[in-house]
Amino acid sequence: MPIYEIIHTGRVPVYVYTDTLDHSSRQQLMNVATLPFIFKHVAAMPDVHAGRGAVIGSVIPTQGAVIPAAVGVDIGCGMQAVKLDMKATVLEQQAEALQHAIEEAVPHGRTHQGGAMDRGAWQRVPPALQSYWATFGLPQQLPDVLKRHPKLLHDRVNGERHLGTLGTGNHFIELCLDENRQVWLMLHSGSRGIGNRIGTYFIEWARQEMGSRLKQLPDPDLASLQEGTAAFADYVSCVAWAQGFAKANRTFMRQAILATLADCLGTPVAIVGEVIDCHHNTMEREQHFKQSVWVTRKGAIRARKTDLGIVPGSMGAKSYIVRGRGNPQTFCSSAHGAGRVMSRGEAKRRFSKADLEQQTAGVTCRKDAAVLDEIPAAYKDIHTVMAQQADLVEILHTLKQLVCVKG
DNA sequence: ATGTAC
Repeated sequence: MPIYEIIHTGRVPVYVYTDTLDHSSRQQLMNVATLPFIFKHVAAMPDVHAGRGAVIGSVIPTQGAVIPAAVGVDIGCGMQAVKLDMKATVLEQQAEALQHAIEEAVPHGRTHQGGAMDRGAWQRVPPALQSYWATFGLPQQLPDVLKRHPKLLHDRVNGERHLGTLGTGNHFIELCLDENRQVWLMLHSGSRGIGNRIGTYFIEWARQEMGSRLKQLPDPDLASLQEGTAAFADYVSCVAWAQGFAKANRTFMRQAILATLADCLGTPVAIVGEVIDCHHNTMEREQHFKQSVWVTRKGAIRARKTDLGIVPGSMGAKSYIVRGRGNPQTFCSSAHGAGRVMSRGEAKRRFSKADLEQQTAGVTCRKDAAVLDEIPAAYKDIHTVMAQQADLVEILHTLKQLVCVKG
Protein backbone atom coordinates (compact mmCIF):
# COMPACT_ATOMS: atom_id res chain seq x y z
CA MET A 1 0.00 0.00 0.00
CA PRO A 2 1.17 3.55 -0.60
CA ILE A 3 1.96 6.34 1.83
CA TYR A 4 -1.05 6.95 4.10
CA GLU A 5 -0.17 10.46 5.16
CA ILE A 6 2.42 13.19 4.59
CA ILE A 7 3.02 15.51 7.55
CA HIS A 8 3.96 18.99 6.33
CA THR A 9 4.46 20.91 9.57
CA GLY A 10 8.28 20.71 9.62
CA ARG A 11 11.17 21.94 7.49
CA VAL A 12 10.95 18.65 5.56
CA PRO A 13 7.92 16.36 5.11
CA VAL A 14 7.33 13.06 6.94
CA TYR A 15 6.09 10.13 4.84
CA VAL A 16 3.91 7.90 7.04
CA TYR A 17 3.31 4.25 6.09
CA THR A 18 0.47 3.59 8.54
CA ASP A 19 -3.05 4.84 9.25
CA THR A 20 -2.65 4.40 13.01
CA LEU A 21 -0.17 7.02 14.21
CA ASP A 22 -0.50 7.76 17.93
CA HIS A 23 -0.17 11.28 19.30
CA SER A 24 3.30 11.03 20.84
CA SER A 25 4.78 9.31 17.77
CA ARG A 26 3.33 12.07 15.58
CA GLN A 27 4.88 14.73 17.83
CA GLN A 28 8.28 13.03 17.76
CA LEU A 29 8.21 12.80 13.96
CA MET A 30 7.24 16.47 13.72
CA ASN A 31 10.15 17.36 16.04
CA VAL A 32 12.71 15.50 13.91
CA ALA A 33 11.34 17.11 10.72
CA THR A 34 12.16 20.60 12.06
CA LEU A 35 15.92 19.92 12.30
CA PRO A 36 18.10 21.78 9.77
CA PHE A 37 20.25 18.82 8.69
CA ILE A 38 17.54 16.32 7.65
CA PHE A 39 17.97 15.29 4.00
CA LYS A 40 14.80 15.46 1.83
CA HIS A 41 12.27 13.79 4.17
CA VAL A 42 11.70 11.50 7.16
CA ALA A 43 9.97 8.12 6.72
CA ALA A 44 7.78 6.42 9.36
CA MET A 45 7.35 2.66 9.01
CA PRO A 46 4.05 0.79 9.64
CA ASP A 47 5.34 -0.44 13.04
CA VAL A 48 6.07 3.09 14.29
CA HIS A 49 5.77 3.79 18.04
CA ALA A 50 7.17 6.34 20.47
CA GLY A 51 10.78 5.97 21.60
CA ARG A 52 13.46 8.12 23.17
CA GLY A 53 13.94 11.27 21.06
CA ALA A 54 13.01 9.66 17.77
CA VAL A 55 10.27 7.12 17.11
CA ILE A 56 11.01 3.43 16.80
CA GLY A 57 10.19 2.53 13.20
CA SER A 58 11.68 5.57 11.51
CA VAL A 59 14.28 6.37 8.87
CA ILE A 60 16.19 9.62 9.40
CA PRO A 61 18.54 10.69 6.59
CA THR A 62 20.96 13.45 7.55
CA GLN A 63 23.82 15.48 6.08
CA GLY A 64 26.55 17.10 8.18
CA ALA A 65 25.27 15.76 11.53
CA VAL A 66 23.89 12.66 13.27
CA ILE A 67 21.64 12.18 16.32
CA PRO A 68 23.05 9.53 18.71
CA ALA A 69 19.73 9.11 20.54
CA ALA A 70 18.08 8.34 17.19
CA VAL A 71 20.37 5.34 16.72
CA GLY A 72 19.58 4.46 20.33
CA VAL A 73 21.44 2.42 22.93
CA ASP A 74 21.15 -1.06 21.42
CA ILE A 75 23.42 -0.22 18.50
CA GLY A 76 23.37 -2.96 15.85
CA CYS A 77 20.37 -4.73 17.38
CA GLY A 78 18.94 -7.00 14.74
CA MET A 79 17.93 -10.42 13.48
CA GLN A 80 19.64 -13.50 12.10
CA ALA A 81 17.92 -16.42 10.36
CA VAL A 82 19.01 -19.64 8.67
CA LYS A 83 17.11 -22.48 7.03
CA LEU A 84 18.13 -25.84 8.52
CA ASP A 85 18.51 -29.34 7.11
CA MET A 86 16.21 -30.84 9.74
CA LYS A 87 12.87 -32.63 9.55
CA ALA A 88 9.71 -30.77 10.58
CA THR A 89 8.48 -33.86 12.42
CA VAL A 90 11.63 -33.93 14.55
CA LEU A 91 11.01 -30.33 15.61
CA GLU A 92 7.33 -31.05 16.31
CA GLN A 93 8.07 -34.14 18.36
CA GLN A 94 10.99 -32.74 20.37
CA ALA A 95 9.91 -29.12 20.77
CA GLU A 96 10.11 -29.07 24.55
CA ALA A 97 13.48 -30.83 24.74
CA LEU A 98 14.92 -28.44 22.14
CA GLN A 99 13.57 -25.41 24.02
CA HIS A 100 15.34 -26.52 27.19
CA ALA A 101 18.53 -27.46 25.32
CA ILE A 102 18.75 -23.96 23.80
CA GLU A 103 18.01 -22.36 27.17
CA GLU A 104 20.84 -24.43 28.58
CA ALA A 105 23.28 -23.65 25.76
CA VAL A 106 22.85 -19.89 25.37
CA PRO A 107 23.35 -17.54 28.34
CA HIS A 108 20.28 -15.32 28.64
CA GLY A 109 18.66 -12.97 31.11
CA ARG A 110 20.41 -10.29 33.11
CA THR A 111 23.91 -9.81 34.44
CA HIS A 112 24.59 -8.44 37.89
CA GLN A 113 27.66 -6.38 38.77
CA GLY A 114 29.25 -7.64 35.60
CA GLY A 115 28.73 -11.22 36.72
CA ALA A 116 27.34 -14.21 34.87
CA MET A 117 23.91 -14.46 33.28
CA ASP A 118 20.90 -15.47 35.29
CA ARG A 119 20.34 -18.52 33.16
CA GLY A 120 22.21 -20.67 30.66
CA ALA A 121 25.63 -22.27 30.62
CA TRP A 122 28.65 -20.02 30.41
CA GLN A 123 30.61 -22.34 28.22
CA ARG A 124 31.94 -20.32 25.36
CA VAL A 125 33.68 -17.33 26.90
CA PRO A 126 36.60 -17.22 24.50
CA PRO A 127 40.04 -17.74 26.06
CA ALA A 128 41.67 -15.51 23.47
CA LEU A 129 38.99 -13.08 22.43
CA GLN A 130 41.05 -11.23 19.86
CA SER A 131 41.38 -14.27 17.64
CA TYR A 132 37.61 -14.80 17.80
CA TRP A 133 37.02 -11.22 16.78
CA ALA A 134 39.42 -11.69 13.87
CA THR A 135 37.44 -14.78 12.82
CA PHE A 136 34.34 -12.64 12.44
CA GLY A 137 36.14 -9.84 10.67
CA LEU A 138 35.93 -7.42 13.56
CA PRO A 139 38.68 -4.87 13.98
CA GLN A 140 41.26 -6.29 16.37
CA GLN A 141 42.08 -2.85 17.62
CA LEU A 142 39.36 -1.20 19.63
CA PRO A 143 38.50 2.32 18.53
CA ASP A 144 40.81 4.81 20.24
CA VAL A 145 37.86 6.38 22.00
CA LEU A 146 37.19 3.12 23.84
CA LYS A 147 40.77 3.12 25.12
CA ARG A 148 40.90 6.82 25.94
CA HIS A 149 37.84 6.86 28.18
CA PRO A 150 38.06 4.86 31.42
CA LYS A 151 34.29 4.36 31.67
CA LEU A 152 34.05 2.70 28.28
CA LEU A 153 37.21 0.69 28.86
CA HIS A 154 35.87 -0.63 32.15
CA ASP A 155 32.64 -1.78 30.51
CA ARG A 156 34.60 -3.53 27.80
CA VAL A 157 35.01 -6.33 30.34
CA ASN A 158 31.30 -6.90 30.15
CA GLY A 159 31.49 -6.59 26.39
CA GLU A 160 33.82 -9.57 26.22
CA ARG A 161 31.67 -11.61 28.55
CA HIS A 162 28.55 -10.70 26.60
CA LEU A 163 29.73 -12.08 23.26
CA GLY A 164 27.32 -14.95 22.49
CA THR A 165 24.62 -13.98 24.98
CA LEU A 166 20.96 -13.21 24.27
CA GLY A 167 20.00 -10.49 26.73
CA THR A 168 16.46 -9.67 27.90
CA GLY A 169 13.22 -7.99 26.87
CA ASN A 170 12.21 -8.63 23.28
CA HIS A 171 15.38 -10.58 22.47
CA PHE A 172 14.57 -14.18 21.58
CA ILE A 173 15.57 -17.39 19.79
CA GLU A 174 13.00 -19.34 17.76
CA LEU A 175 12.71 -22.57 15.80
CA CYS A 176 10.09 -22.12 13.08
CA LEU A 177 8.42 -23.87 10.13
CA ASP A 178 7.90 -22.05 6.85
CA GLU A 179 5.11 -22.49 4.28
CA ASN A 180 6.90 -25.57 2.87
CA ARG A 181 7.44 -27.10 6.34
CA GLN A 182 11.14 -26.22 6.18
CA VAL A 183 12.76 -25.66 9.59
CA TRP A 184 14.32 -22.24 10.34
CA LEU A 185 16.39 -20.94 13.23
CA MET A 186 15.79 -17.25 13.90
CA LEU A 187 17.18 -15.01 16.63
CA HIS A 188 17.02 -11.40 17.81
CA SER A 189 19.75 -9.67 19.83
CA GLY A 190 22.11 -6.71 19.79
CA SER A 191 25.37 -5.28 21.06
CA ARG A 192 24.53 -5.95 24.74
CA GLY A 193 26.34 -4.07 27.52
CA ILE A 194 29.13 -2.52 25.50
CA GLY A 195 26.86 -1.14 22.74
CA ASN A 196 24.53 0.27 25.37
CA ARG A 197 27.46 1.98 27.07
CA ILE A 198 28.70 3.47 23.79
CA GLY A 199 25.22 4.74 22.88
CA THR A 200 24.61 6.29 26.31
CA TYR A 201 28.06 7.87 26.31
CA PHE A 202 27.63 9.64 22.96
CA ILE A 203 24.04 10.70 23.67
CA GLU A 204 25.44 12.55 26.68
CA TRP A 205 28.42 13.84 24.68
CA ALA A 206 26.05 15.29 22.05
CA ARG A 207 24.13 17.11 24.81
CA GLN A 208 27.37 18.57 26.18
CA GLU A 209 28.55 19.68 22.75
CA MET A 210 25.24 21.45 22.06
CA GLY A 211 25.74 23.56 25.19
CA SER A 212 23.26 26.42 25.42
CA ARG A 213 21.78 25.53 22.01
CA LEU A 214 20.23 22.47 23.64
CA LYS A 215 17.37 24.62 24.95
CA GLN A 216 16.41 25.59 21.40
CA LEU A 217 15.70 21.96 20.46
CA PRO A 218 12.15 20.58 20.61
CA ASP A 219 13.58 17.62 22.59
CA PRO A 220 17.02 17.38 24.29
CA ASP A 221 17.28 13.81 22.97
CA LEU A 222 17.60 15.28 19.49
CA ALA A 223 21.06 16.63 20.36
CA SER A 224 23.39 16.02 17.41
CA LEU A 225 27.09 15.60 16.69
CA GLN A 226 28.43 17.77 13.86
CA GLU A 227 30.44 16.18 11.05
CA GLY A 228 34.06 17.33 11.14
CA THR A 229 34.34 17.26 14.95
CA ALA A 230 36.41 14.71 16.87
CA ALA A 231 33.27 13.50 18.65
CA PHE A 232 31.56 12.77 15.34
CA ALA A 233 34.49 10.71 14.04
CA ASP A 234 34.71 8.78 17.33
CA TYR A 235 30.99 8.10 17.29
CA VAL A 236 31.03 6.82 13.71
CA SER A 237 33.91 4.42 14.46
CA CYS A 238 32.27 3.21 17.69
CA VAL A 239 28.92 2.62 15.96
CA ALA A 240 30.62 0.60 13.21
CA TRP A 241 32.44 -1.44 15.87
CA ALA A 242 29.27 -2.03 17.93
CA GLN A 243 27.39 -3.14 14.82
CA GLY A 244 30.17 -5.63 14.15
CA PHE A 245 29.98 -6.84 17.75
CA ALA A 246 26.19 -7.26 17.51
CA LYS A 247 26.44 -9.34 14.35
CA ALA A 248 29.24 -11.45 15.85
CA ASN A 249 27.07 -11.91 18.96
CA ARG A 250 24.24 -13.29 16.83
CA THR A 251 26.68 -15.52 14.92
CA PHE A 252 28.11 -16.94 18.17
CA MET A 253 24.63 -17.84 19.39
CA ARG A 254 23.69 -19.41 16.07
CA GLN A 255 26.78 -21.63 16.23
CA ALA A 256 26.12 -22.61 19.85
CA ILE A 257 22.51 -23.48 18.98
CA LEU A 258 23.51 -25.57 15.95
CA ALA A 259 25.97 -27.44 18.17
CA THR A 260 23.32 -28.15 20.80
CA LEU A 261 20.78 -29.23 18.15
CA ALA A 262 23.38 -31.68 16.82
CA ASP A 263 23.91 -33.00 20.37
CA CYS A 264 20.16 -33.46 20.92
CA LEU A 265 19.46 -35.09 17.58
CA GLY A 266 22.66 -37.16 17.44
CA THR A 267 23.50 -35.85 13.97
CA PRO A 268 24.99 -32.63 12.57
CA VAL A 269 22.46 -30.01 11.49
CA ALA A 270 23.50 -28.20 8.32
CA ILE A 271 22.52 -24.75 7.14
CA VAL A 272 20.64 -24.67 3.82
CA GLY A 273 21.38 -21.57 1.74
CA GLU A 274 22.73 -18.32 3.11
CA VAL A 275 22.82 -16.77 6.55
CA ILE A 276 20.42 -13.81 6.65
CA ASP A 277 21.46 -11.09 9.09
CA CYS A 278 20.07 -7.57 9.38
CA HIS A 279 20.55 -4.73 11.83
CA HIS A 280 17.47 -2.71 12.73
CA ASN A 281 19.14 -0.07 14.93
CA THR A 282 21.80 1.34 12.64
CA MET A 283 23.56 4.29 11.15
CA GLU A 284 25.35 3.97 7.81
CA ARG A 285 26.68 6.22 5.09
CA GLU A 286 24.76 5.55 1.87
CA GLN A 287 24.03 7.07 -1.54
CA HIS A 288 20.48 8.36 -2.04
CA PHE A 289 19.14 10.65 -4.74
CA LYS A 290 22.74 10.89 -6.02
CA GLN A 291 24.01 12.30 -2.73
CA SER A 292 26.03 10.90 0.18
CA VAL A 293 23.78 10.70 3.24
CA TRP A 294 23.96 9.35 6.81
CA VAL A 295 20.94 7.04 7.12
CA THR A 296 19.77 6.32 10.67
CA ARG A 297 17.33 3.42 10.90
CA LYS A 298 15.76 3.20 14.34
CA GLY A 299 13.62 0.07 14.33
CA ALA A 300 13.82 -0.25 10.56
CA ILE A 301 15.79 -2.50 8.20
CA ARG A 302 17.62 -1.74 4.98
CA ALA A 303 15.55 -2.94 2.01
CA ARG A 304 17.48 -2.39 -1.20
CA LYS A 305 16.59 -4.74 -4.08
CA THR A 306 19.64 -6.84 -3.17
CA ASP A 307 18.83 -7.01 0.57
CA LEU A 308 17.27 -9.99 2.32
CA GLY A 309 15.64 -9.06 5.62
CA ILE A 310 13.76 -10.50 8.59
CA VAL A 311 10.53 -9.03 9.97
CA PRO A 312 9.51 -10.88 13.16
CA GLY A 313 6.04 -10.84 14.68
CA SER A 314 5.39 -11.27 18.38
CA MET A 315 5.99 -14.57 20.24
CA GLY A 316 2.60 -15.91 19.11
CA ALA A 317 2.57 -14.49 15.58
CA LYS A 318 4.20 -15.22 12.23
CA SER A 319 7.51 -13.80 10.99
CA TYR A 320 8.66 -12.99 7.48
CA ILE A 321 11.79 -13.47 5.39
CA VAL A 322 11.68 -10.61 2.89
CA ARG A 323 13.49 -9.11 -0.07
CA GLY A 324 13.67 -5.32 -0.38
CA ARG A 325 11.99 -3.45 -3.20
CA GLY A 326 14.50 -0.57 -3.11
CA ASN A 327 11.78 2.03 -2.57
CA PRO A 328 13.40 5.50 -2.61
CA GLN A 329 10.54 7.02 -0.60
CA THR A 330 11.83 5.16 2.50
CA PHE A 331 15.50 5.45 1.47
CA CYS A 332 15.30 1.69 0.78
CA SER A 333 13.94 0.64 4.21
CA SER A 334 11.10 -1.31 5.80
CA ALA A 335 9.56 -2.03 9.21
CA HIS A 336 11.60 -4.15 11.64
CA GLY A 337 8.75 -6.06 13.26
CA ALA A 338 5.30 -5.70 14.73
CA GLY A 339 5.99 -2.72 16.99
CA ARG A 340 4.51 -2.29 20.46
CA VAL A 341 1.03 -0.89 20.97
CA MET A 342 1.36 -0.56 24.74
CA SER A 343 4.13 -0.21 27.30
CA ARG A 344 5.54 -3.17 29.19
CA GLY A 345 3.93 -1.89 32.37
CA GLU A 346 0.52 -1.56 30.79
CA ALA A 347 0.78 -5.07 29.29
CA LYS A 348 1.56 -6.49 32.75
CA ARG A 349 -1.44 -4.68 34.25
CA ARG A 350 -3.91 -5.57 31.53
CA PHE A 351 -3.15 -9.22 30.92
CA SER A 352 -2.91 -12.38 32.98
CA LYS A 353 -0.88 -15.57 32.73
CA ALA A 354 -4.05 -17.22 31.31
CA ASP A 355 -4.16 -14.60 28.52
CA LEU A 356 -0.53 -15.35 27.70
CA GLU A 357 -1.20 -19.10 27.60
CA GLN A 358 -4.14 -18.54 25.27
CA GLN A 359 -2.28 -16.17 22.96
CA THR A 360 0.77 -18.44 22.68
CA ALA A 361 -1.19 -21.68 22.22
CA GLY A 362 0.82 -24.09 20.09
CA VAL A 363 4.14 -22.37 20.85
CA THR A 364 6.57 -24.18 23.14
CA CYS A 365 7.89 -21.37 25.34
CA ARG A 366 7.91 -19.88 28.82
CA LYS A 367 4.42 -18.70 29.81
CA ASP A 368 5.14 -17.25 33.26
CA ALA A 369 4.42 -13.77 34.60
CA ALA A 370 8.00 -12.63 33.92
CA VAL A 371 7.39 -12.63 30.14
CA LEU A 372 3.85 -11.17 30.31
CA ASP A 373 5.13 -7.87 28.87
CA GLU A 374 5.92 -9.77 25.67
CA ILE A 375 2.32 -11.02 25.23
CA PRO A 376 1.24 -10.90 21.54
CA ALA A 377 -1.61 -8.45 22.30
CA ALA A 378 1.01 -5.87 23.39
CA TYR A 379 2.16 -5.74 19.74
CA LYS A 380 0.58 -4.59 16.48
CA ASP A 381 -0.90 -7.20 14.15
CA ILE A 382 2.03 -8.25 11.96
CA HIS A 383 -0.31 -9.01 9.01
CA THR A 384 -1.42 -5.38 8.97
CA VAL A 385 2.20 -4.21 9.12
CA MET A 386 3.13 -6.43 6.16
CA ALA A 387 0.12 -5.26 4.14
CA GLN A 388 1.00 -1.63 4.79
CA GLN A 389 4.56 -2.15 3.58
CA ALA A 390 3.80 -4.13 0.44
CA ASP A 391 5.56 -1.36 -1.54
CA LEU A 392 8.70 -1.73 0.59
CA VAL A 393 9.40 -5.48 0.71
CA GLU A 394 8.44 -8.69 -1.06
CA ILE A 395 7.62 -11.69 1.17
CA LEU A 396 9.81 -14.72 0.40
CA HIS A 397 8.91 -16.97 3.35
CA THR A 398 6.30 -16.97 6.10
CA LEU A 399 7.53 -18.51 9.35
CA LYS A 400 5.51 -19.82 12.31
CA GLN A 401 7.41 -20.52 15.49
CA LEU A 402 7.13 -23.85 17.31
CA VAL A 403 9.79 -23.10 19.91
CA CYS A 404 10.48 -19.67 21.38
CA VAL A 405 13.23 -18.94 23.94
CA LYS A 406 13.00 -15.59 25.72
CA GLY A 407 15.75 -13.78 27.61
C1' DA B 1 18.00 -2.63 26.51
C1' DT B 2 21.30 -2.55 30.17
C1' DG B 3 23.84 -1.88 34.50
C1' DT B 4 23.59 0.10 38.80
C1' DA B 5 21.91 2.53 42.52
C1' DC B 6 18.18 2.99 45.61
